[in-house]
Amino acid sequence: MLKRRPRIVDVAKAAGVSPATVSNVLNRSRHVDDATREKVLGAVARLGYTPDVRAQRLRTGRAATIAILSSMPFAVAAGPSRLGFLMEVAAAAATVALERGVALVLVPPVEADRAPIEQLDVSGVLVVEPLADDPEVARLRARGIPVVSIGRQPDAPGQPFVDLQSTLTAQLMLDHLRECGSRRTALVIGAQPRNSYRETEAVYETFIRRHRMPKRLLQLDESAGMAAAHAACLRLLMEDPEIDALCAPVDAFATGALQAAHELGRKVPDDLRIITRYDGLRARESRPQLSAVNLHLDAVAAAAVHLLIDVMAGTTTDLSRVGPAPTLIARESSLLLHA
Amino acid sequence: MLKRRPRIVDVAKAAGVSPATVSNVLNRSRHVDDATREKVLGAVARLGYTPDVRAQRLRTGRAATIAILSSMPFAVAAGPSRLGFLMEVAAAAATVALERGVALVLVPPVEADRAPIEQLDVSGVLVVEPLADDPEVARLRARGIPVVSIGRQPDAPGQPFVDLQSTLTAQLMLDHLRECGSRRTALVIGAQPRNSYRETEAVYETFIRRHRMPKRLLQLDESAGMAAAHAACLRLLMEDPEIDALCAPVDAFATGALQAAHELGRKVPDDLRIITRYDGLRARESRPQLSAVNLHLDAVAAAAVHLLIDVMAGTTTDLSRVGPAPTLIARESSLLLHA
DNA sequence: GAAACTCAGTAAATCGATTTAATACGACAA
DNA sequence: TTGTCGTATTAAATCGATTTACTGAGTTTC
Repeated sequence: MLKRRPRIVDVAKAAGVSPATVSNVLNRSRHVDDATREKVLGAVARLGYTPDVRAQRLRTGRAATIAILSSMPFAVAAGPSRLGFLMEVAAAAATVALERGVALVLVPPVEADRAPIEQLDVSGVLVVEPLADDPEVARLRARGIPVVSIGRQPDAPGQPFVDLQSTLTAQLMLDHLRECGSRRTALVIGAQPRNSYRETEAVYETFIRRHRMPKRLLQLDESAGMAAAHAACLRLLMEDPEIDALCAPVDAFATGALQAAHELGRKVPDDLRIITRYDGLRARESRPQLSAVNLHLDAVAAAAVHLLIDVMAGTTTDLSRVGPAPTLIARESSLLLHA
Repeated sequence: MLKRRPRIVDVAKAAGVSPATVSNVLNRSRHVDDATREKVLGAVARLGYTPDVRAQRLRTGRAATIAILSSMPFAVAAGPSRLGFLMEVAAAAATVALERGVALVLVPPVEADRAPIEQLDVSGVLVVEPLADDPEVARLRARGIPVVSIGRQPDAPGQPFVDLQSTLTAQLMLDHLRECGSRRTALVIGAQPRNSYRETEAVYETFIRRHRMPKRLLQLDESAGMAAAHAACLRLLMEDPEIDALCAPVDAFATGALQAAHELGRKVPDDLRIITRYDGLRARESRPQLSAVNLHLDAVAAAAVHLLIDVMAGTTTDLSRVGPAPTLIARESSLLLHA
């Protein structure tokens, strides 16, 4: 009853032509006489033929599959219920990818020494905020697999990326804190070589210079997550009680800071304003809710997928794209007190 | 400089053996003399050979790829607005899958007439809470592709699934409401033929019989979401003001109910207790926060992946698995008033 | 000492498509 | 008539692995 699915030769036989002709009809690669085309298409429909993807891939070398890779340590990327930045990007990317006839595979971070991506049959990879020296990315590039990063990779000129607009984002956060009354703003970022940290730090430098603030900068290990931020912020706030605002782009750091503030009896936002970047579960669930930035990740993800597919096809020369400008989401943690 | 990646024949040549032997060494498919094995492994390491996945797949017919299928766009399931069930499952599934050497691809629905999954090279599919008559699932099964559902598919006996334990979950929710003082509990579920609704309704029936409550059941169209629940609950609560608790497993329905309660001036939890099932962003973000159930989705997802891989390999006879029992998460929306 | 059996290894077939190189057939020009 | 060019089609090579069937060489059995 359930006979094996038809192969291209079966279609060819049924249509009275050669396999090559069938292939030509299906791929529009050569001109085929209208009459023959009809015969072929008829046979295809009749037999319910669909080409074997595996054979196509071996022959053409194309995979019609891209991967999204997370380089972040689990504690940060995966968060309380494992959702977040990465999954949000992945979700949007999956949809756009499929619309363009490409499947998206999810590659979560793994402990393994050997990159699992070697086992994967992908012809392009999306990476979220890669480190300057990300070995995974290096390996992929060495293998000739196109990589598009969401957020520029530091020290990797000429590599395609979608701009996360961290300079603008930093500006937005710092200016907002100042508008909310902050006169001494501290910055809490990660120590890893990520582009967003660099841009943010640069903006912070000019910000404090212009407003004649002392530099209060914490660079923490991402992988230590919330706990590290908690400890470091406790110390910082005790050392310098004049600090009246914290800009902590990493949401895990922001919640750590929030906890420190609570323990020191400093009211948020009255005594201390806090703002973070990614508007995820953490930002919304904390009490008070954290002000954040809408990065328009769906649009960013879409742009990244399009860029990657274009790069794979070699049909583009512009190697960077930009999504919509980030916008501020003001919440309780940084409310304007005297309106 | 950048020479093509080595093929199996290159390794064979370098090791002074035949391609078949190299294959045997790499796949442990036949016994190979220790000395030769060493030679081969040496050559493999020296050349940095990794087998071409595409060729392997064509030859073996296996894909080492599974898909998670969503009947709603991932962008809707995710997004900052409602990071959800599906993405949580996807994230956990991806991790487990990768540990077992299998890639997970995200497959959102598309408008196209041709199912995109046809284009995909997957050897198994995960589906979350499928409807009784899900056409996509039917098509996959017809093509002989193993499908494992998370939550049993109604009217599909003999099909592999991981139990979501909806009966237990319903029990948990209803009993909790009663313990919190409810004497007239209403149930709000979806109208679609989903197993969890059926089980929940059954539990509700015996629950009201035992406690001699009147039946207050709302069956709403899922796709109308929060708005539908809002409207329906307004009406229900006005018709019967004695109702003092709502069990609304679908989180969108629960927030709709919450809104209705607010508008009617009914204090939650004092006048009205509300509980929902999935502990996602919605439950945590609403004011007051919603009591919910921890479904242990990470464990459930892991079980599903393992089951699917086992079914694909034909190495299992038990077609259903169970994760850890669901546990209650009591929050403000159903606090015990008189402790 | 021949038949039967292992054991390690290899030549060649195979998976199912795409693509290159070749062919057959007209039309047209010289 | 012959040669050239163009068009529609096809035979055969190709992608890179796995697997089947076979070959010798060495052992065991009667």
